[in-house]
Amino acid sequence: MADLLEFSGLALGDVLPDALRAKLSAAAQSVAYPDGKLIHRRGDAKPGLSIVQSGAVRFVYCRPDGENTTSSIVGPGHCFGEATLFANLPRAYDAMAVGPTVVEQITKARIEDLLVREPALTRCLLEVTTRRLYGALEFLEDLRSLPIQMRAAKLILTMASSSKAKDVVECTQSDIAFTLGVSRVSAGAALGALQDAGYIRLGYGRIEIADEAGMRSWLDFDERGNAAR
Amino acid sequence: MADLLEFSGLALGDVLPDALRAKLSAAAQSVAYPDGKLIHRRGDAKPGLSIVQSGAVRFVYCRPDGENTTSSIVGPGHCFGEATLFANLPRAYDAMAVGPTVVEQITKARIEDLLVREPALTRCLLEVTTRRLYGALEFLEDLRSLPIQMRAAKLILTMASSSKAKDVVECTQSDIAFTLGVSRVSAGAALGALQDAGYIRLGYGRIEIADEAGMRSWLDFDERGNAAR
DNA sequence: GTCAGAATGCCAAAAATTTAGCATTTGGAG
DNA sequence: CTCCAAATGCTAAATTTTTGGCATTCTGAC
Repeated sequence: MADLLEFSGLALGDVLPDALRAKLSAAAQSVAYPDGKLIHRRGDAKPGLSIVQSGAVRFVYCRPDGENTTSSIVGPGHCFGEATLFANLPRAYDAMAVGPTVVEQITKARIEDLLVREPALTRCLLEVTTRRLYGALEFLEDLRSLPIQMRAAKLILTMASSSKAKDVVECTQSDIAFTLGVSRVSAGAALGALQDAGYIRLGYGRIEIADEAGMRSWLDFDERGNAAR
Repeated sequence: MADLLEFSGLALGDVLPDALRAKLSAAAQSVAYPDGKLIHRRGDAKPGLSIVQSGAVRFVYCRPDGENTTSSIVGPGHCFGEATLFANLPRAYDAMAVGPTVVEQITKARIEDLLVREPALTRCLLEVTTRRLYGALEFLEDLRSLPIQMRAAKLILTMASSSKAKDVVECTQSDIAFTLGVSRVSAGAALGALQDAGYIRLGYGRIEIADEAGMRSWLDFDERGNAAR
């Protein structure tokens, strides 16, 4: 449930002009995947750009210890696979459908052709990628310098902003724990503290944001170094 | 000394055709900075693209606890400031010169003009940014799932590959500690273990790689889950 | 060559985190 | 409605990590 790639909030579909979007769709082949179906596997070399049309795609990372952990989930409008095109890298994650999902697949040949004929498309991809990069860098910075509780708060706010219901996050405490890089016990403790402070309400597989403004100002305040612990 | 932005290894200067490189230079204004001179401050909004011509640029992050820590250092050929252009973000870090440094500065107006006239430039920027993004994501994954010792090993290899002398890394253990997000004591212990294993030799402000092949195979072996602890 | 600042090495107590369980609650499947 | 798997809440011991300090070593400047 961790939105590593969605940190930016902005999807390719959001920055793409309608005309371009249409041309991309024309060059694409829509593929439907049932819930849980594997879209590609880590290490696959086949290049291409994919855009989520409906449903969602989960990126899974196989940890050394054998556990499968969700690294990211992206929804409609988001693209993936740029690294296979622009960095010549193999797929970094296993990708699988979350719920019935339709993905527009564009072959390398077609996308390269489009990129030449439509310079604006390259620009759109650059904007999305730049946002993702800076979102990831900021997350990295947080991961290394903020206490767990604050990281948890930031993560919840980020996840909430990129979900439908803006004040509810659908995820388990285990997901939070992994995204934060800590154990479930630690994550639970941090979330409990946030709940005690009145910022959130914990449910079963869900977290409600009870006082977004309060949580944000607490984060701002403490990040400036006051009462930093 | 942590090469967050240099993880890719590839600089803009490396992917840019000579002709384009020349046009960029023509549009740029070279600015010389003495050692330690501030180039821009976190939060600055003035947009523009910068390319390091000689010397190096250090990006500094002010931690909540007041400490200044180096987030990244980039050398000749590397660009920065894309986020101000393509994501409308303010500067994320303080930037300062490391040694006598010359930076080519290109205003937003000029770069936008160039981007329109030279579509290949956008593509080059996209390639560099994509590599950086996937480098950052991989680092993020490592940060959350690998034990300190392995993270340290990976970091040293990465840093070595993007420095002149391929088997020596010039950095303090404190730098390693921050990049890894741990205390100096923990970093020191991890480095000591790597040294005991014969993979590296610790010096004063420098780390020599004594057995790169051995370290790499140890990493590969353990990352596959064998003897993962 | 000397000196001062920086970096490293080391130590022990304190604090934080993980591990490994187990009991309880929840929500969905059948 | 019942049952089951999953998620949560909790605990205590074990481990890791940090903190704060201090001594030593190294390097570059003078």
